[in-house]
Amino acid sequence: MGAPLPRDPIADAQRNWESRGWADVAGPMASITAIMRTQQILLARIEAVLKPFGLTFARYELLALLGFAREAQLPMNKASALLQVHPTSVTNAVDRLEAAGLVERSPHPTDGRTTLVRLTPAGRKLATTATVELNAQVFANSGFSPTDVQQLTRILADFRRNAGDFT
Amino acid sequence: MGAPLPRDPIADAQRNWESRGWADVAGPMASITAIMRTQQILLARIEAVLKPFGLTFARYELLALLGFAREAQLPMNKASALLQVHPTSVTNAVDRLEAAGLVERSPHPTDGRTTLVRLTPAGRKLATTATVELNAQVFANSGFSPTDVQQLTRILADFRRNAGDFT
DNA sequence: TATTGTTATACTCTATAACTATA
DNA sequence: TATAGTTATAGAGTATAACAATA
Repeated sequence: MGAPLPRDPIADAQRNWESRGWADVAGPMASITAIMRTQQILLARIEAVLKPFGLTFARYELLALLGFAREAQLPMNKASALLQVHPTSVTNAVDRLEAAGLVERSPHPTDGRTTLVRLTPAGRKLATTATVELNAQVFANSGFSPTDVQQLTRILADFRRNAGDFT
Repeated sequence: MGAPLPRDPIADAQRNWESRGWADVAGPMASITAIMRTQQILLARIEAVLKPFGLTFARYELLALLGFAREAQLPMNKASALLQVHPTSVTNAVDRLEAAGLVERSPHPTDGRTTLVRLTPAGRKLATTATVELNAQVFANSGFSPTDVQQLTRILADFRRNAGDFT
């Protein structure tokens, strides 16, 4: 989205915070801002890979989740909980994926309230193909060293646990 | 958005990747997925703080950027470059902030093509107030230890530099 | 010709509230 | 009463393309 800047804008922001008397929170501010920007870069890379398959990241995540579920199916609310997204987001994603022939809805055999989502054969195939591409084009050259990966995983797992994502 | 899960869904995904023969990229996949989720959690916290002020994160970032600029003003394309967002996003943000009386557009004195954006007194005041709130409610208890902050800052700066954000 | 900015358009994801059906 | 899911509605950010004005 343009040429590289001559200076790191986030490091500049950190210095600005310090000069305003907010030195005590300048470090966390910079870390958090950097996470926001990093997510933006990574999401753009991921969506570029998925676009030829007609998938967004949210829809890919649902396909991938189903690909690892028993019988390739899950109740809607389970998918919502595991993907940490709002139920309406799952409804929306399933609507699109179903229209594309990648998943199917079916009634739960014993609980009439719940709807099951299941991969179709086409959905299973696409999930694998898209994952192989993401592995090759994004994850294999992530921009993080093996040490970085270890540290990130530990730091972010602590954060997510502390935020109430899991116990 | 629900009770904590009994297990870390990202650690589970990593194990699934390993069991599928993708062990070589399972680590980076997990790190990247964790970044996406962490961003989501942090953005929700930030927007909750900003909502009473009628600000979104994107609009707050523009106000904060202007607050540190000389004369509290910048050309539109400078703001776009520094915030790393699309020009249309800046146009949109400035439209809303201008309607709220927080910024003003003015013509550039020597280059007739460029538009300057400048904080109004109300905008400057709100930028400070909102920052103080973010500092107190989000950054002061970020969920990252001082060591985490140092490591994150280093890892993510390397990543962003490598991604072409700055030199 | 290249750059700056706006407009129009379209497509995401997200969230709230209201509603139906079932447990 | 509580839960599961859908629908309607609204709002957010993002991107592309076309365009006007200026350098």
